[in-house]
Amino acid sequence: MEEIILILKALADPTRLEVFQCIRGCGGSAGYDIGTGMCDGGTEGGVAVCDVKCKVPCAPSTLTHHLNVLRDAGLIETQKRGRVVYACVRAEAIQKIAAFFAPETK
Amino acid sequence: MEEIILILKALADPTRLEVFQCIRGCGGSAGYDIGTGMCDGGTEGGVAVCDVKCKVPCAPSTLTHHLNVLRDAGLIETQKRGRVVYACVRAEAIQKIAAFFAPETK
DNA sequence: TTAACATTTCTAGTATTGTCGAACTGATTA
DNA sequence: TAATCAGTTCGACAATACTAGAAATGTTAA
Repeated sequence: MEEIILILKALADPTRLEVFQCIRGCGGSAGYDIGTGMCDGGTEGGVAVCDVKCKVPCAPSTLTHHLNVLRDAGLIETQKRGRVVYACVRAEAIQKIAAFFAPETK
Repeated sequence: MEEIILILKALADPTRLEVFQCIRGCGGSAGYDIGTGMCDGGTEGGVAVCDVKCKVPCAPSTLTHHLNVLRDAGLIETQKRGRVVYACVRAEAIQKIAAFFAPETK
């Protein structure tokens, strides 16, 4: 339950949800469109944080903060390659929160 | 998306989630047990707010506030009968948030 | 080696929010 | 009618959280 709260809190902020959707909606690092939620095909290994920053208007330090919250909630994983950090969604977290809301499960 | 944020915000508070689970977990007005999340069979028409108050330790004004937040998010409906207010979950809200997290839908 | 880039850490300010007490309204009971 | 019960409204306080600027770290390019 503690875990559910963490996930809900992490996603309950508009900016952070946008960041999450950006990471979730696009496996690659280019072509993601917030309006449609679509992207033109992703590369492997997650979304580059610098690309998220282009889509979500906020200070770098703010973005780092939001990514930390999402990571602490178990919603994303990050990986550094060179000077770029790539982020991707943790499927287990999605499954957990989906199960919480699924009418047949609960 | 605005609606999703409202729902997430409403449930992202421990006390409020407990209130929600209490209403959700028990269609009736008696026998709900927070520990197990079970109840001994519900009566029709939702859960009495006074019974929720017995299970969730907080001031009456606090409970009213939380119920308002849940109602504004579309998560519950309330109905006054006599001097007792009954609350029940809105299935549409659950479906909406469930769809948001369901891996096949999004 | 120097410069530019991506990201983080630290700090601080502002805004939001959870909580409650006191007073009040409406409904039931004695 | 008076008293009690279920909730609400209002106001205030403390805690949390979002945000960003400045400075620092590590990496790549010139």
